Amino acid sequence: MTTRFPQMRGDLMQRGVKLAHLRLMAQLAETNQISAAAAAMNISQPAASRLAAELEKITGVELYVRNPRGVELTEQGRRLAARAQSMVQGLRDAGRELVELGEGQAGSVTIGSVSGAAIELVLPSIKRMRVTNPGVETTVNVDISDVLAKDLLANRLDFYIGRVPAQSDRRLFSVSVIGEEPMVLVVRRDHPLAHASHVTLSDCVGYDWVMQGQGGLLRRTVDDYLIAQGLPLPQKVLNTASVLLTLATVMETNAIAPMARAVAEIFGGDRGFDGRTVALAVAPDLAVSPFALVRRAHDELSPAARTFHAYLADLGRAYAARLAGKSG
DNA sequence: TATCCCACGGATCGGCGGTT
DNA sequence: AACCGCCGATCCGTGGGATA
Repeated sequence: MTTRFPQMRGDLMQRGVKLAHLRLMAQLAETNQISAAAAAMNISQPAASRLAAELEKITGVELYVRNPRGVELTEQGRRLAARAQSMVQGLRDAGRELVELGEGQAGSVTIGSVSGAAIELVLPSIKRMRVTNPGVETTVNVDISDVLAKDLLANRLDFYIGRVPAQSDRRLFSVSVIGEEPMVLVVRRDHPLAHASHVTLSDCVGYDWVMQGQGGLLRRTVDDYLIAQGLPLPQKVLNTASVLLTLATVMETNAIAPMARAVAEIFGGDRGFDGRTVALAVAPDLAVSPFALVRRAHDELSPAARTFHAYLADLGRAYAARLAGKSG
């Protein structure tokens, strides 16, 4: 094989290679015929012939040899054609991806959630998304509402389930209220109060507590509840926002932790965990103020995020109805 | 508005293989 | 050997878009 163009050139884009050149190479690899490649590309045979000649001039490489019955790609031609086929396929894939993105079948959704709602609502919604939108990558950040609100306004979240912090400008948020988040007081399975015949809230106050620090919504709710019951506030409190540390402390010590009922049920064995903690039958009406689906007021959700949001709204309505049934 | 560039199609030519 | 058909290459004219 002889090389008509002795010098190899590097950056083909800079040398002026166009999509049409690559399409032609991809077709030539299939047909080994310029006229057939041209027909497949919906251009005339002379145009295709010119493209082929241009590409050889640009690359400085012999890409094909002429036969009486068509053309045969050289080793370099086959190599370039393989790349071209991959690029053409990539463009086809990109087109399909754009359609899927438009229909919410691809892309990613990042949402925030407070821990209770994450288990009650987000988990079932993720299961549903996996069935209806398997191409969508879902990320869930579990945190307290103050952090979630900041992340939402910084565009790090599509939306979140939680509350709008008191100090925030509410006009920045669009809020769909779901319902209250019932709370329970949790202790380890072998805690002295776990097996006592009659436990009251005042029995709990003397123990260590583990819960959110001062200023957190859950902490304020618990403090207000105890004050309303005419009880003193716990003297020894471990402050943490970590559910994991809270549970570890509860399981290893006699500490008492207020936590979302949904979280407590998981570790209490209601859903097949191992029942290493139990909820005390005190403070049955302890609940944090209603949580909601919160999004930026003036932004459109992406199609995938819209689907996820709709699923959560559905489950939120069912959740609110269940709560109303239990209290009524 | 004039000019340039680009893509395209039609016409034509030359090379080659198959058929008669 | 002559003819025919297929194929790629080239020339030329045309039309559309961008730009000065």
